[in-house]
Amino acid sequence: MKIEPLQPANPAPVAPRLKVVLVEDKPDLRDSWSRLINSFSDFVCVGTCVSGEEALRTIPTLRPDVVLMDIFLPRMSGIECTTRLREVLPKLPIVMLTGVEDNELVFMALQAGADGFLLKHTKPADLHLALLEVRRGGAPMTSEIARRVVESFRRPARPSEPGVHLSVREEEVLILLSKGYSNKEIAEQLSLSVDTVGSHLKHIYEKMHVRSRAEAVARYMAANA
Amino acid sequence: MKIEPLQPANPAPVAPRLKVVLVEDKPDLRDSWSRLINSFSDFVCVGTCVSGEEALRTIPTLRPDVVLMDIFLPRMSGIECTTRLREVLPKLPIVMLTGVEDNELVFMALQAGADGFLLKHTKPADLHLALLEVRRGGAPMTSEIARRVVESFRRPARPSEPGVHLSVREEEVLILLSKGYSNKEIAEQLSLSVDTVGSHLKHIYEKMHVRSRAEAVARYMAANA
DNA sequence: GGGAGCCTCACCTATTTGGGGGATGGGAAA
DNA sequence: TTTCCCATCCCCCAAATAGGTGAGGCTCCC
Repeated sequence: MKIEPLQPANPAPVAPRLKVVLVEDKPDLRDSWSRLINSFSDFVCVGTCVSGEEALRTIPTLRPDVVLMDIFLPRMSGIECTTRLREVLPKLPIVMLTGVEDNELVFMALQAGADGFLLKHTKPADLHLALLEVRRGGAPMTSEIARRVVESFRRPARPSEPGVHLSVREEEVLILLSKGYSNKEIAEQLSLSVDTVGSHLKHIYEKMHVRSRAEAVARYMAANA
Repeated sequence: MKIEPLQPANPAPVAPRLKVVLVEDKPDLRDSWSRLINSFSDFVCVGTCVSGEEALRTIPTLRPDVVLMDIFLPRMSGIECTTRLREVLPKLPIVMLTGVEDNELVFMALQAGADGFLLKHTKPADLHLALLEVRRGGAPMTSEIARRVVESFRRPARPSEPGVHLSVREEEVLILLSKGYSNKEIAEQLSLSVDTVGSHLKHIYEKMHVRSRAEAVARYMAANA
């Protein structure tokens, strides 16, 4: 592993360059990407790792602002490495580098804690855009991946309990209720008056045959796990 | 959630303008947005709806390529309308228009089938970018929302929170609590005074960092699913 | 156009809850 | 021994909640 020297105290007006660490086992890719990153005036590659093991050792001490992680690494995969890094650095943005947009791998990486995806044949300008997107707190990825991620939230219509037919509004209230919100907080979330929330709750209780919010939450969580 | 380059220019023979339908109850917003859309050379606003009900009637016949949907509509919310539209037109891209980035609403909209989000005070250029992103099969949204969506995929990875060590008695109370019992009922079940139950609850809340029984139940049910 | 169902809001009251003090004893740990 | 935690119980009080009644407005359906 090679640590690039930090640039010696840039003149005042320059914003500090964001520190990037690259985890990539192939030497040629490692070199070309780190060079590319250093060519950006607002980012600097402060280190490269050839393996997941090395990444776990060095990244916590390097404290980078972003990690670029190859999804395929020998022995410990980039996904496994991401999982372990997450345990130590929950807030560290990790962007996966992938050759192809494999559906399974993408979602495994997301579960592991990845914040974005970059194709390996990404053009320099797009790499820069992705890094900027990360800096803004975003999640850089291709359109296709983004759409698939969003679609994975689709609720295929849920029959749940056949007996209780709650109206849409009532269900919204129930969802917020089951997150532990008070009537006042629910009212704020839905832009309603507290009395209206109370009114919905009365109907919910009646339909669910319960007598308290805790009971409603218990039933809802049990049926809808 | 966008990173790929914008395609430079349309090929010579003008591509057909993509049809957009706008669902928005406020007349002034409706007018200005539809005018804005029509000002783009590659998009055309083929219809506007003042309500979710109208949207459900007209959109299936208009067959637009994109729908811009106000998330807050009178009577039928944009979320509800999205749910119903999805049943009829599963592939139709629906972009929600929202005033603020309300966490709850965003996720409810995603579950309902939304493909993206636009803030109402979006600049014309950004609206155009969003429409282009939709056309490319992407999911336009702000960086913050994208990150939150991605983070929601995180696997808890921890079996239960080790931080909360409840005593045996406290756990018993919590179990009964999560069945929806009131303090009085819990006291009867455990042959205690109501005050003792209340005392246990205070400690439980403190240890779990919650402020209500509903919140405690929600947490307990979520952790022990 | 009438009725059913929702959504919204209001006002009322009784009860429950949340949270703040305590006190007492017992057992475990230091 | 002293100190801690646990379990039990008590009082108090502000806030939240449960439940009732009612009412206006809006859709949808017949």
